[in-house]
Amino acid sequence: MNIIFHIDVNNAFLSWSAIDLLNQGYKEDIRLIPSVIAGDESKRHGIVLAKSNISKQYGIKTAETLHSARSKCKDLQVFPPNFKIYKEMSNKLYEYFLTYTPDVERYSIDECFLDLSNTNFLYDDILELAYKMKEEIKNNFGFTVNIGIGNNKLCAKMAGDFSKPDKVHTLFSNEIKEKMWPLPIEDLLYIGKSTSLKLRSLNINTISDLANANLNTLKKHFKNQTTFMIEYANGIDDSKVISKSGKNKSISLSETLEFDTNDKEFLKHKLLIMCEKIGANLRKENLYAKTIAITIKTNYFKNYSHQKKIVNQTNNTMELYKNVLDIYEDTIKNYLIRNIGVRVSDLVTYKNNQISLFDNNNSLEDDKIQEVLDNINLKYQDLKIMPAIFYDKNKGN
DNA sequence: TCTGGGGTCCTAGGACCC
DNA sequence: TCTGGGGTCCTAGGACCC
Repeated sequence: MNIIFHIDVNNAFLSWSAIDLLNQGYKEDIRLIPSVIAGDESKRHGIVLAKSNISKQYGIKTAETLHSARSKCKDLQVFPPNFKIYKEMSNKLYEYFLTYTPDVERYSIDECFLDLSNTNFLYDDILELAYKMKEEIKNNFGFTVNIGIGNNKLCAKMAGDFSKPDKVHTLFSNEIKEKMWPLPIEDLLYIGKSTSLKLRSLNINTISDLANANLNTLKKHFKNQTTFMIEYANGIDDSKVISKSGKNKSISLSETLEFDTNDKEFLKHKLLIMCEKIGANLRKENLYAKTIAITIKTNYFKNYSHQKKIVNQTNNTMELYKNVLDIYEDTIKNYLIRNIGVRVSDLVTYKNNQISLFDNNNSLEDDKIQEVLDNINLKYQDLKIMPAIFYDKNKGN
């Protein structure tokens, strides 16, 4: 029988910022007041990324606008995110998990799955272990977690969400009917807004309704997804805890601009900077991209993207940028751009050095220059040195 | 001062080949 | 002179997760 733990940090960004602020001598614990972590409204990044439990009581939700959050609680205190600290905290927690089992999967910055199947614990021991870990994390790191325990990843994750914060819950196979079936359909993992609307229109309102629904009837609406949906509703999931160190399948960067624009030079400059950052990331991981895409969101909040295969996979900034320029016009058209980004995918670990007969190809030389620049930037942090073309005379960066 | 950013996976439809 | 059909690759868009 498999034993899987799902462990996630309660109000992660807010808890972590609270600890960081206390360490810096800030006198208040922002977990104990109506507070949120959110981006800068003046840059149109004003979205709630995390909230304290008191903010939650005011009805404030993650991903809502600061404007809306303030309207629910006028004493709301807002703090900026600090992703450097978050990554450090996340890494510490991950290292701690590894002291219990090598089978740890990082599901997100604040969530991991642990496979404890091979540890030969009895039921009581498993619960005891979960409580022990929960207390150790609280005492050693200063923040609380929820631990969900199940016989597979789905059940562990569902259990972790039952009630928060600072809780241990189980959802073993024999508890599914009692603990999971009564829940509204939206609570099931992978049933989002769009799917739940369709399900409710078919009079499927609880997880139990879905678990007992007729496969063939639902297939007309959900095609190949149907089997998965019904299996999940029955607590069936045989995906493995994958403890890979995690090579990404894609890497992307995007930015919501301070104003909507179709200024070509401005947008191209943004794309160039993104190619450099993504390129540096690829080079650090020893990866090469075979596909590159531009993604945009227009002033009407419509998303579009265009992609292209790169003839010779690359992680060279100017090569990436050259390919981006090839799809620039087709993507941007005459839209007013609110958000723009670059995504690379089809990542491989080897370089294809096929040099075209007709190309005046100096990419090998480029790569050497690139490596020198990367090493300097690594030493002095973040894009200190870059080709002159990166310099935006209007903005001085 | 209304609506972020980074991912994964799936599907429909077109191009192309035999 | 009616316009098959299977397979593969590729792209755009959407749904979902945190």
